Amino acid sequence: MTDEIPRPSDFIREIITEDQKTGKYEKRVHTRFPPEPNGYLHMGHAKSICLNFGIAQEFSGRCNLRFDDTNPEKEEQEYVNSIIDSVTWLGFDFGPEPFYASDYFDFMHRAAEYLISAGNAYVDSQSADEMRESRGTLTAPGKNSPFRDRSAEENLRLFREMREGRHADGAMVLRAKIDMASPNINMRDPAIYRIKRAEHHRTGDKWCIYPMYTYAHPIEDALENITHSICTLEFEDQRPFYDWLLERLAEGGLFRRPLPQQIEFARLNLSYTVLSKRKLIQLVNEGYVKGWDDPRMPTISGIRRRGYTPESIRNFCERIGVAKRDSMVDLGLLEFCIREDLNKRASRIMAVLRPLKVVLTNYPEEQEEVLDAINNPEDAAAGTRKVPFSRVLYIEQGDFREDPPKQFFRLAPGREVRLRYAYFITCEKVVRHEKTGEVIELHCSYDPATRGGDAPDNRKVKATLHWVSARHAVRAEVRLYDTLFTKAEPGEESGDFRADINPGSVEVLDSCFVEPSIANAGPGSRYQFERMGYFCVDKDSAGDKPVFNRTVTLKDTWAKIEKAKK
RNA sequence: UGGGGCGUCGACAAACGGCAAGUCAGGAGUUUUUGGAGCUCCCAUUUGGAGGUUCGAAUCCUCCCGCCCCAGCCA
Repeated sequence: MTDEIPRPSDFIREIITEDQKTGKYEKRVHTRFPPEPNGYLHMGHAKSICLNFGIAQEFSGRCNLRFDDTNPEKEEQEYVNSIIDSVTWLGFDFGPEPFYASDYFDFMHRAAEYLISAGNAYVDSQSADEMRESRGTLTAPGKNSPFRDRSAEENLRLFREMREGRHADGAMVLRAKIDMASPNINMRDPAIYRIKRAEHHRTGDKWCIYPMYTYAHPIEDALENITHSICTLEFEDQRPFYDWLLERLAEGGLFRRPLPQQIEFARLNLSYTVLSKRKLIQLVNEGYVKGWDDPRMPTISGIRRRGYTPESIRNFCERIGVAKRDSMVDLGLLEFCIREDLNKRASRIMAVLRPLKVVLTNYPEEQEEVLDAINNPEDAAAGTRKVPFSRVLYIEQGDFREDPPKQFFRLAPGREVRLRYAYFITCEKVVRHEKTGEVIELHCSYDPATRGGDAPDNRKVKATLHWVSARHAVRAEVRLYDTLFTKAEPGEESGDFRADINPGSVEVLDSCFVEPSIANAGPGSRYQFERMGYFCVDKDSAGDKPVFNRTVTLKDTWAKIEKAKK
């Protein structure tokens, strides 16, 4: 072992390491995660949370959770609560209280007045349409507003009137006075305050003017002494304004240098899903899912209900890296992360999802046995448990084939297989439904000498099946989830992501049977159903009927072989 | 066609002028009382393209091509 300092793992940590070296911020590192409370957090936010809080931890700094609540029309307390819940669940500590942009409204207002007095902002009485027209286009410069040269006194008076509610919504806005001919459209006198008579979830009706994100965000950062303000790529063009504003305010003595710096990285895209609040809210409102925490949603609350662990998500965020290149991460990587985690931690259990009745014809009618089963072969400390066995069992329908294809190793007429932790059984007879001809029951014989699953004569079988004793099993509902979309990039072809919604994204199985040992497991408990996948207890569980969500399947080589044959 | 970014394996992503890491996916084998897990091996003679500089280029220069973002009183 050497105590060599590892190379920073991404360009942002590289910048910070450099700043530490030069003492730019006196070795201080302070980041922030600034969601707008207008929706639930999703995996894209998880990436940002892990980045911001992760950096703070690594550099012995701090990270603020800050609600960017500058647009009361879209924001709600419910979202604030869910965001706090998600950040906490992910395992990050934001201190005793979160921060709110709305707590800075007074300061922002004063700063705006300062800007006006310094000749750096003016009240524009043009309509929104007029402003759009005079802004110019991507290739043509904009034109100055006829109101651009109002005196500071008049601007101050008008701005006060705006605040006092003497003007209608939209009648005028406060604009930064920069350069209407700038090649960067964001520098063409951006609006920084608008009139909006809306009840704010925290400030109520105190204000009828609200700051724009562009203006508010740099101030929030500076007020909180943020050193590195990390955001996504689409804000890159905004950086000149971020710096312009803070410089002007520093000149006026409202802030001290060094000022925070904005750094942009590429947002997360995940295949077979959508990560945009607009689309997610649409899925909820239009009823494509059953709420923000529907286990098919890529929201943190959804994925949590699905059975993912915070550790697996943090690990995922570490593996995907941070860069500036637009990318599409393979859903398979997320699945790998949760399998990897649950493989080490989840107790194994036997559960039959699609039951096929098996009668052991040579097993005494009234006999019962209790067999020992290993809870987790990856973790000896997890111990063992008792599993009841009897004459009538259920096995998985998919584990029997009357006419087994080439590589099918499981049960078939005349074939012997092992029942996990129990006995070798041989299929003697197939019972069919008299009308449909469907296989409804199997008559098998068991070999008493193979108790526990080993044959004294060293006889081998090619398959081991999971099973459940009919008499002892607990009936359960199991919800099998698949991707919400059928295309890796929903909407890529049609332009409407809803066109690619997967009609089979959930399958509810209501006559499943699970081992009695987990009948009373509490919501959130995670298990591996042997050979089937990882499952967790859903909050919909009722006392007499547990409900399980399938978190993810196990890797399934046989399924792959079958799929390849088609 | 203004401005700002970005192009390295199927997907992520290192490499900071010295001879293309790692991970997921995929493939082969081994092992196995989960067709799980584990273990072993394979998987970019080449970095969007073309020139140039250099003993040496993914890294520097020039030109070209492609993709993303910006014309909200959203964030």
